[in-house]
Amino acid sequence: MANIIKVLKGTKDILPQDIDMWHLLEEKANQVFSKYGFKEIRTPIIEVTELFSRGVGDTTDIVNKEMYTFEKSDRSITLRPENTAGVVRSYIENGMSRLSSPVKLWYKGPMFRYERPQAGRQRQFHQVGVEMFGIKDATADAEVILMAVNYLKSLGLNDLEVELNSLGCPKCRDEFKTKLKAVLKPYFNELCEDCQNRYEKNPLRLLDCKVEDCKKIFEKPEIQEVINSDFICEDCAHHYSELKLYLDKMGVKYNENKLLVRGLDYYNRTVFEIKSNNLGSQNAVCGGGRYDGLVGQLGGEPTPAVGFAMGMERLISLLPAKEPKKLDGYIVSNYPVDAFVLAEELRNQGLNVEFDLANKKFTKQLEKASKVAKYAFILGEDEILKNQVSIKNLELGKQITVDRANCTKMLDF
RNA sequence: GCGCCUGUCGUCAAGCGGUUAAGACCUCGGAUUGUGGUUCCGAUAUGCAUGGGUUCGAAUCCCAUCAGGCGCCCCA
Repeated sequence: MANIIKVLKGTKDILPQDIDMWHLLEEKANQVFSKYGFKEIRTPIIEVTELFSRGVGDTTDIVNKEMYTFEKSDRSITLRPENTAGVVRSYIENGMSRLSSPVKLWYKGPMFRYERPQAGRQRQFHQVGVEMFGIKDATADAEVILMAVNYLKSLGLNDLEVELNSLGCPKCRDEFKTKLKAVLKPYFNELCEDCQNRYEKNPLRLLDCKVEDCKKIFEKPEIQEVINSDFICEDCAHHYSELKLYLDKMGVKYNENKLLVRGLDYYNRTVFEIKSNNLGSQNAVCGGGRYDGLVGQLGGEPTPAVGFAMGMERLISLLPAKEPKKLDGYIVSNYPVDAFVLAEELRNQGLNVEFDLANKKFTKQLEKASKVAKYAFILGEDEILKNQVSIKNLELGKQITVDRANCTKMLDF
């Protein structure tokens, strides 16, 4: 055992016993998102590095220190750390702005971020997400949030908390940043190291610092006043109140959280997050918002857009484990040829069926059947002679013998 | 990148300086020669992540390395 090769740190096999959960998430995504007119898109896992440095933002941690980047024939290539940039790239490159708007897309797949793994965080992880292009109205934000909530509900996740905030547009946000920096300036030396960095790099992110001393500083009245002030401009405020109106009408409950800041640079106006208390410290299952500037920034016609992404591993960890599916039938017989033929007959009729490829003893076969299947199809000398098969319901212990021709019709006893 | 914790069979584990290194589950074989999931037997770690020490003696103590987990940062 000394030299076996192991999975890379922060990556995991999705094993057969867990695959049903993944199928469920994917099927529900398709079902729910389709109801709202979203279509699936699959973009490559590798992209040109510049897509992310330009799209996600140079100052973000994702781009700064978490990307898997390598050189190949004079190109810098990166494993996607998220999929919004890729979808936007595809939207522009394939001329989707000429389609009648909105363009509604959803995706699922692996993402890669070089971080220290911990609960709810891996280096390769999976996201389902959606992007909607072409609508600046708050209806789009509302539809996307409603859809996220409904997707979670379809999985049985009813009691998650939606947090909502508006970051304003670049103009009012800059004003806010300036104000915030001004009030914080006297306390600069008391802030933690990280906050001192954020002060320059991205003051908005100061707001979700978890260090107690910093929190205390933020509680000072003059700072609270700035944080709680409605800094956003009239248009942004209008957009935000429209959104809340729609959400109220649609019965989506949310908490306003002025401290909510998404880490990616491209967001403006609406940002939201959906959290669970049962996840450890990485408690967000969904994060999203509006990014009206991104399409333009990546070279397309300026196009408003909203979207979200959910962490599939995190979702699965919230869901109750599923019993693995049983086979419909297992054939118990010491006549391998007949067993083989019967198995294939049953498969052709749509059942999932196995038989004992090693022709073990009768009792062993039956024991196996009881573990893996709902019904045992018993095929002994008597049955073969009479062209019959005995079917045993392995949960109830009942058994009947029927003609082979119509044995699948008898499966509801 | 930084902090804390952990590393004994496929899995869950007992063991806390002297044991033939428990036990359970899973798997496999046998008892019951066509009726199981109950029962009964039996098989499965010369080895306790790896490498060094300390000791008469180490899975048990120390150091290093590696791996895993959790937390910070950040995020889904």
